[in-house]
Amino acid sequence: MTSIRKVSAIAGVSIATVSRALKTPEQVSPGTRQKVLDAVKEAGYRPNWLATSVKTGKSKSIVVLVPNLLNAFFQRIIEGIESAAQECGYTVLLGDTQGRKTLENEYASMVLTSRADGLIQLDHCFPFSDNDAELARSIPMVSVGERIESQHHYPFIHLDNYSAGRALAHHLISYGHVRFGAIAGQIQSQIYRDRLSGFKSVLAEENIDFPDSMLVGGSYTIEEGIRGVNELMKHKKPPTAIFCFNDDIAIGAIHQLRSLNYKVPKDVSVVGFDNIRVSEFMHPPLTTIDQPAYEMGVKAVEMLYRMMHNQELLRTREIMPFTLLERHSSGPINRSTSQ
Amino acid sequence: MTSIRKVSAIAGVSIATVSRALKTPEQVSPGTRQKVLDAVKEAGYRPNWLATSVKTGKSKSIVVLVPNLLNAFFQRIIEGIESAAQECGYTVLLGDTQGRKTLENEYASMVLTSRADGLIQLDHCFPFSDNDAELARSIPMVSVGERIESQHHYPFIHLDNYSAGRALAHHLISYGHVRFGAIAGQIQSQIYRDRLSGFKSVLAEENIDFPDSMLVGGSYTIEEGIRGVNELMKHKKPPTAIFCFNDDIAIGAIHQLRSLNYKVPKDVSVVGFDNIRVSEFMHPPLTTIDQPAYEMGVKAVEMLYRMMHNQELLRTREIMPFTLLERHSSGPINRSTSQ
DNA sequence: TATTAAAATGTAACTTGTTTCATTTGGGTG
DNA sequence: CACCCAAATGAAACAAGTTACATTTTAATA
Repeated sequence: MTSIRKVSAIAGVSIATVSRALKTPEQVSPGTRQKVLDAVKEAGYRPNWLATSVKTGKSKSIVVLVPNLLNAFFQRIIEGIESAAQECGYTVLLGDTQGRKTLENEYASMVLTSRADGLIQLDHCFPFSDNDAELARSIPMVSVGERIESQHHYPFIHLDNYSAGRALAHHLISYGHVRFGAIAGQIQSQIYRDRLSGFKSVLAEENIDFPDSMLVGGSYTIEEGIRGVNELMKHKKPPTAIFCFNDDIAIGAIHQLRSLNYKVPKDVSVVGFDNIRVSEFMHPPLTTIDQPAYEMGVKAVEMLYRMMHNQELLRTREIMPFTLLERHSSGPINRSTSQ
Repeated sequence: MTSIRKVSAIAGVSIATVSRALKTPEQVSPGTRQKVLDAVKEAGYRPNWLATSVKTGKSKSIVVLVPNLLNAFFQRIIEGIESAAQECGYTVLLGDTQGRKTLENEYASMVLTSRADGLIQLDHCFPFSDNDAELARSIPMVSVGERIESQHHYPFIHLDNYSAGRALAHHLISYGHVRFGAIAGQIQSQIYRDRLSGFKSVLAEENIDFPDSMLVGGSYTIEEGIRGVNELMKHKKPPTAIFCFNDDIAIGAIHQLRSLNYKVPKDVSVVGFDNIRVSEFMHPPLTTIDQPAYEMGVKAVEMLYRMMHNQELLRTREIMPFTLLERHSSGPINRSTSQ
């Protein structure tokens, strides 16, 4: 690797002048500037990014913790993050944690070792190891989708999950459904509580019973959708409408309903959440909640930027709007088969 | 940020000893080691990763250029890369290029500025800008899926796309099909040429005509599948079997065939490529080629590792095996409707 | 107890750029 | 031509580690 000293030797100037010619060209006379530029080209010089960062103390990078890169919803958020980060001169380091605590700890600690200046968490847990917890106190961090559990002072951006749950319930009730099932994703998260309580609140208002046995699930995967349907449809009076906590679950659910010879939506209505890319192209196309994932990513970077530059945050919590997309996986109850 | 000097002050030893106590503890007496460890804890010290890297001249990172993070096939490769990289102590920097040249240049140049020690390219183009091309000559780089165009000295890992194309053709011919269509992804890539010529070679052997008008496409997207079907089914004698160059295209194709009131596979058989996650859960489940994407990622890291450590490569080209998964989007020709 | 090799530790140089402070150069004015 | 301020440049300190080399300490042997 050619260094700045080599360039300075070729150009016949000091290393300080080379540095200035590249970083603050207006501080250098046109003649020297040209000499330096020529020398740079001749030497094939590229400044060592590490050296610059170690001197300035800023890595100009942010690390993003993603529980699962396969999740199409997260991908949209990431796109938003990357585009916004680039806008303000930051590089994004993607940490695919695969839900593993050790991996998460490791990526998070990048922010403690000057490898990154800030952190965006897409999961709901506090990403630092117990060892690092103390140090991490004052780190710039924002979370998207979920609120950092037991560390409520970190700013976060999320959907109005409660209202979305209500919207889905209203949608299904308007089709005449009265027997509901739900397949949840990760339990013990704010998202879970909000979506569920929103959904339940409407049922309660309408005096519709929703026994605990009709709530199953545990992870945001296709497999969970399959398992969930198997469980729900075992009941003597199975649900005629199923609320899946994300589109992956819904895809699995619809697949399994078909395997069990139920027609969707004729026999069972299914609704999802997130509006991932394929939802629209499934058969039937999925009724779901569209989240402004991209915008959420952008917002996250904006907030993080302010934190990294010690600027005051306007607010520590950002609630984003959603849209209910009524497609064809939900429909009117089939009075003949729903006894 | 607390530095190593602070720790050395607390522990009452030199900074060299602190460094040794942490990096090569066997070189330090147990007593001092403990003193240092205590001081580290007291100071809340984490070594500055940038400083370490700048001194050792190694970032222990590799950058991966992904044309499109949304592509489920790439994701599998990335998983393999990340797992293998972690194994040998490297961090993965994901660069989502979104097919944009400037972004690609920027991420690629990380390897020229000591931000990364090596590069894995998932696209087929030479990722450096013209300016950097010279410097990039001897950079550790391997490509997965595609061969770096016009720079054939870089090692690469790919599928036997030619044979896979043949396998799909045989599969469809065995069902009695004789009128074929194909919806390609990115033209002008080795993958395109290999899959197509493999497919065509079988048709030629069987004296089946495959006019140019039956080959459409241009990108690996759902939308391309939709467009492609619209185009192909316009013909007086439309195909009864369509070879989609990846699963996304196939998803779009099936969706659009259904919109045009064709039954899959009764009226038209559709085959895909890649075996992404949802393929299995589509309706009908997709007949496709399974690529060992994860293993390809692992292999890529292995090769890159050798290059980064100046070890001889066993071979500069790695061909991976595939599996034809016969599911339900392909089936026997329907003699009554295929006139 | 003296000798000596091995182990432990410290000093200072080194990695590469940036930046402060001092010095030199340049051009305009009196 | 001397003077002065500003612009341009250089020397050296700095960021935060690692490491070669020198020095001190320890422990074992004679």
